[in-house]
Amino acid sequence: MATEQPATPPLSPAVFAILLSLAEGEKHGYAMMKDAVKPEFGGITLGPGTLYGTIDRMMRDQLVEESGKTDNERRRYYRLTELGLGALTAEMVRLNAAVTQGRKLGLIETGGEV
Amino acid sequence: MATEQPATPPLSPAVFAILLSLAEGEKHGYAMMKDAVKPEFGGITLGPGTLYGTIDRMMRDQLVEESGKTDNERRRYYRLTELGLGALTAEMVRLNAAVTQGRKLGLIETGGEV
DNA sequence: AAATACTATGTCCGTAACGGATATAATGTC
DNA sequence: GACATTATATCCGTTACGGACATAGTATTT
Repeated sequence: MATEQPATPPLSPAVFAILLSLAEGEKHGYAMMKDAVKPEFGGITLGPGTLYGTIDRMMRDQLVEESGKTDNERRRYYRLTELGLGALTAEMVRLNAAVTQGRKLGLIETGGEV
Repeated sequence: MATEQPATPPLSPAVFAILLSLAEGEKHGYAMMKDAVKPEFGGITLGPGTLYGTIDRMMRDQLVEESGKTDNERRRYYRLTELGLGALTAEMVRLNAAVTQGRKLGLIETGGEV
């Protein structure tokens, strides 16, 4: 038994990038947009349509929630929910298995990480 | 020239699973379907609609090609193209960066891979 | 102080992917 | 001979994606 399939379908790149960005702490949309292009967050371009549309869906799915922080009038801060953190963790485990397989097949360097 | 940035946007889970499955060698659709549910290939469910629709798109995009192997009348074998291998490798590098970040944030175990 | 760039969020909407349902047929099994 | 499995294929509704556009406040530049 153990490792039961978490019934969580794979996350889209946009959802994944946002979750990973928020794993560092609460952020506002624009900050996530800036994060997303960095390689460590997936290196993807998050246009406003994708960003805010995805945030709405993630709010609906309870992956993120507004933190209520009122740093700046124009910023809306978001944070991970427990569900969101769980989804991110599950996805990380999933991706790690695939990356390990990639390493095994010689697609990427062995032993340069950690 | 050599490894130019392939401007390849992130791959969908289905495309990724198929490429990774084919990285082991030529396979037919049904075999990929079986592979995909295994954790090392991403652990996703590939229904026939997704599978064959995705293969068509990948053929169109020159990520895979038919190998012509006539093992069994009913099977159609596919293999990676150079473009497909490149896309898979780029995606692996991309995902590895994200997984490394996940490790850094304590989302997954440190040092259990390789 | 006017102009410009950047920050920050938001909506619109066409294109494309996803994926379950269904169909077909051959082979293997009981 | 009936049923499950292998293997491929198409249909089609739902959803996500993502560029373009809109709005407005702030910061910078000249």
